[in-house]
Amino acid sequence: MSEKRLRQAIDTLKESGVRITPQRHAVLEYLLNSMVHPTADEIYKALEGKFPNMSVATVYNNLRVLKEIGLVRELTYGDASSRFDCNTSEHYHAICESCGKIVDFHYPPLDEVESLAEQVTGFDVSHHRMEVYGTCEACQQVATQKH
Amino acid sequence: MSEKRLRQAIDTLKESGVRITPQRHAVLEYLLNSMVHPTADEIYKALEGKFPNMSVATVYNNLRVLKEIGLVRELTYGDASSRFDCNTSEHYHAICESCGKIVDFHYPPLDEVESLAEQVTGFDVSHHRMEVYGTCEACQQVATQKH
DNA sequence: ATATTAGTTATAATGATTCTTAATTTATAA
DNA sequence: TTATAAATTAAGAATCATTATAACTAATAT
Repeated sequence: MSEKRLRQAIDTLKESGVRITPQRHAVLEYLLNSMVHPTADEIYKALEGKFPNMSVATVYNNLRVLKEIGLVRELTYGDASSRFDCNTSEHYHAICESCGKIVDFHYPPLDEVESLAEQVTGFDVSHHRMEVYGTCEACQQVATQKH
Repeated sequence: MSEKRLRQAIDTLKESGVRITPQRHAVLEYLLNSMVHPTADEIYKALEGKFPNMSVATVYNNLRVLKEIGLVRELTYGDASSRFDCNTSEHYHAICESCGKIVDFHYPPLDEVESLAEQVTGFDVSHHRMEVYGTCEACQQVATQKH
């Protein structure tokens, strides 16, 4: 299933002239198979078994490389670590303000917002980010139980 | 001009039972008069002259209080410090990927995105955030000069 | 007046991320 | 092949924004 996406991603790496080291391959594969937009530390801990000598810096290095090529996007939040998203298809996020969980959802891309912003601000716009904040179902139930 | 906004904000503070200390007043006033969404450190430095003994923690404390009351919103970004936004009217941001500048722009509130997200994800949605990334006019010119 | 609470200050602690250096691996050229 | 250069990694130190702690001060309430 995700084999195809992995092959495509590796092709992109090759085209960009970036070496495919075992660590880099592992980070990429983990991200592609993860549904939860993991943090750098989560990736690090997940790969510890396979690469006992790998350092956190390597995870960050590779995330930066993958970001530069456009295979990965970084999502930043107020108090917590960045999360990394390998889903290249256009999508938006719903973020639980209680537990931090991120859920993808799809919506017709808001291209007209980008063009309006270009007109109004004079920016040369490359992309946009749209996130909806609230309480996920699980946390809603916890809140109800408290009463 | 912004006198009215300041008075309204102070009323909100009073209603919330929060004391209006000189430091808190100064942070609020500075934010209201700023157009650039300053960082905590920028606020701290700007108020150093008036309050030589003020500590950074006080700035953070007050920003947290103002956030809790809903007078201020925190904007977070990947590599940089959070920025604080006192503009309570619904608006979106254009962010320059080169110099970090943030420019406000207006667009009809995307309420339908929130309701779609509620349906699809089961979240209880409270608000959304929408940002457009690109290169501001000034940085576009710098880029052209390089050639 | 006195007790209680909130706010401030100063500084230490935390925690995510980046930097530095040396070692190691991989690619390229002779 | 072998030599050389370039990229990557590992380890740990350094940085920097933010938060926590403890002592002190000011405001408020009884």
